Amino acid sequence: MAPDDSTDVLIDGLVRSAFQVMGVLTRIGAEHDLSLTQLRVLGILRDRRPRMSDLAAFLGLDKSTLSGLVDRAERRGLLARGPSPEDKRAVVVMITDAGRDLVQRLHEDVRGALAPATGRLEPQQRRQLAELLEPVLTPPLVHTPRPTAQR
Amino acid sequence: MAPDDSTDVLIDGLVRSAFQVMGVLTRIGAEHDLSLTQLRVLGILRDRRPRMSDLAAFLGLDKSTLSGLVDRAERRGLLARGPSPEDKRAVVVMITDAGRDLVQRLHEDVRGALAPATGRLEPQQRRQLAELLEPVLTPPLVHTPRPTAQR
DNA sequence: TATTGTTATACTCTATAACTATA
DNA sequence: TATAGTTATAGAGTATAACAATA
Repeated sequence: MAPDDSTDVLIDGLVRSAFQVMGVLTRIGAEHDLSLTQLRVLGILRDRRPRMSDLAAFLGLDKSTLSGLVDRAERRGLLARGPSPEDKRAVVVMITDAGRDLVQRLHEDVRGALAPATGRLEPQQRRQLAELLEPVLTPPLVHTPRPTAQR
Repeated sequence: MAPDDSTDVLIDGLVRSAFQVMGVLTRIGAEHDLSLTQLRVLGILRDRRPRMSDLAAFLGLDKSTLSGLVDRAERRGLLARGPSPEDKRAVVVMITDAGRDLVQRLHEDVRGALAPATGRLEPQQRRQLAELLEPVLTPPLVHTPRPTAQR
């Protein structure tokens, strides 16, 4: 694999951009006493109601890790556990109204924090950048979160 | 601030891309028993020999946190502490040969792991994507690591 | 007095192993 | 027997507070 320059430059940019975005997310999360993982959990739960094990697989975490994460968030009233109709062993996780409010505020904060950066591009360039990112993003590299188990 | 669509779409792409890249970095780090932060420390030390407090500021971490991070990495022989010539209170951190070897291997792994994603673009598109990212990346949003204190 | 770095302490995140209940 | 979830335990990452040494 001949290391071509365009790839190296792009990877460097993607990595730096990742650290930058993660820095923003970490800071904004911290301002609301939320870790990056908690942030992510709330974001995922915005439009899903997964079982513990599915959520763990989606996040690439062990189930025991998720127990603790959900415990703490539930104690703060941000999400709730409930029974699964079709499997008595399973527990589903859902966001609460308070959690939804918080995640909405967080989203606005992130938007505001990144605006100075994205604002350095013209609207047309923003669209183009988003378009160029699309192929890089599909399909996911790390986790393959199929709702239905199928291994 | 009228929420224009191009910004929202771009931010969504940047955040997703960040999680994807971080997932790759986390996985590859874990394969070598390195956390994301350790990975970052080694990367920074590749071409710098900062003092503890400067490195902490650069990473956005407390000095006490860095003490532990450096302890563990030093115990593994990846980096070393040394005295600062001009300030007897200060401690400088430097990467070792072993650390340099490891970071080199990690870099190749990251390149390999992201290749399938970046390979979905033509070389010309890769260059364009990297170019569009550049303004977004400059200057840093989160930390403003001035070598000399100036608050 | 202020700054640099370490240590003590506490909490979160994380995984592994052992366990209970259900499939 | 296998899977879903919890608990116990241990280690890493993180910050705050208190401290010693130096500026």
